[in-house]
Amino acid sequence: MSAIRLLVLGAVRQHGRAHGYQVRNDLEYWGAHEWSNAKPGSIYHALKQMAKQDLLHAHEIAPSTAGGPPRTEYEITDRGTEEYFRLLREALTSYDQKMDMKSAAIGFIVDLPRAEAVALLKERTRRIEEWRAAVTEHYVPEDGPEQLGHIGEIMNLWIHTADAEAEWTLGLIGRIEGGAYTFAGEGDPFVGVLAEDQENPYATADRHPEDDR
Amino acid sequence: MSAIRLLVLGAVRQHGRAHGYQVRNDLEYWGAHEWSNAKPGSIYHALKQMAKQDLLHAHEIAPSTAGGPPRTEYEITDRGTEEYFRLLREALTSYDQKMDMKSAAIGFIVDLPRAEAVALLKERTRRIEEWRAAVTEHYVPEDGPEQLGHIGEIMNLWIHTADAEAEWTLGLIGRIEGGAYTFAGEGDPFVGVLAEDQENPYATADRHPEDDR
DNA sequence: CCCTTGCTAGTCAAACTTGACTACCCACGG
DNA sequence: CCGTGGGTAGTCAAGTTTGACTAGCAAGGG
Repeated sequence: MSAIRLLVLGAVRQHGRAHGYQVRNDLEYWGAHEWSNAKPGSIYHALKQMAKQDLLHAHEIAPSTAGGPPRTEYEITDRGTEEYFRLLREALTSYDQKMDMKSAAIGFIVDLPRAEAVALLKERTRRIEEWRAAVTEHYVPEDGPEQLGHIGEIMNLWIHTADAEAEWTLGLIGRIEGGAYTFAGEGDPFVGVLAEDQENPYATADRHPEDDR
Repeated sequence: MSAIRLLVLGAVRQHGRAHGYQVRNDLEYWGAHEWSNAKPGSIYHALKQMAKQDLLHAHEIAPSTAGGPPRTEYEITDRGTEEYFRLLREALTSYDQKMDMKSAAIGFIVDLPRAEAVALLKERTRRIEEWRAAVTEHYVPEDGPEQLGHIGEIMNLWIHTADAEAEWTLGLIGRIEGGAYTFAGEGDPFVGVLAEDQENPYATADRHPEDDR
């Protein structure tokens, strides 16, 4: 699965109540259109789908400024909140190598209590180690790794990537245990969405780092 | 885009002529169902789509053993070969952080001449550096990185990942320049597909490393 | 001889993603 | 006062992905 549901649930949740364009705007503010599949179509689709699944509640809004397309405001339900935390915990613990999930998970990590965040990240390192062991054990033929030829470079890449990520995760655990950032229940949360009247500094940036992907 | 087209084109190309099930079997042999979206539906869809786009040529085969579903054999066209190398070169040079593309690209890298492979990988490191510079420059607010709060950890992850990959790429360049592996035009190519009568050692493996993704 | 199991080969509906497009409104220059 | 550029809010068709399902045949056990 992609990160779109997590991102949309997280955005709606932070607003309390939001219509599609607001969510879309938040995700753009977060730069999510650069590192995830957060395009208009996907966002509106996810909203409708999750409303159908009772994760969001849709309020039909009569267009106050007569005319314009029919707007719908969404509110997260209890089941939606449950699903949100389920997705967030899964994204934090599972080693799936997808940047969009990782980035979204870190963005929302402060919605969890500090102790749980640390525990989940430790579980993550455990899974990375497990995966690493499985690769080395499972994909090396009996006659030694030379038999793989250049295919061995793929495992090499996987191991290298896994090690780099384990290292980064340990660093993050250290910083969180050292008291960095503000987690759930620790006072004023980090402001992650745009206020009504606030302009989006990233909305029309002429150059973004991932343009050459 | 996903790696499915590259994988399917590469598989058909190595066979000369293949029907869907053969391609599917190769990809399973390569473990591609583990690290990419190489599921039956995707494979057959890609074959049909690329046949429609004249990248593959479809031969309708009258079912020799009367009955059974209608089989179609595919052969790569000139345009398909062009597209194959275009996709391969792009996968090797562009920094897009997707494991499936990277793994597929390395699997097929020996289809290129050695010198070109090295050149493409060097271009890749250049792009990684460029991306790294763009991230550090673009996403750090004027008041210093502390303003980002935990969001700064996302950039931290990106930078860490980019550095790890640059390092791995440099290592690979070194090994290739040092004479490792057998590239296009250097004699017997590495055998990457299953022969007709060969059994697939990975087909029914009871445990695979990515099962807990 | 029949029946289950497994392999070969592939289809299908439902969900998701993409990129382009629509429609309305407002501000502002000429 | 007119049109045009930009912001707001969202739709749509086409393409892609997923996971479950179908259907024929062969081997082998009871």
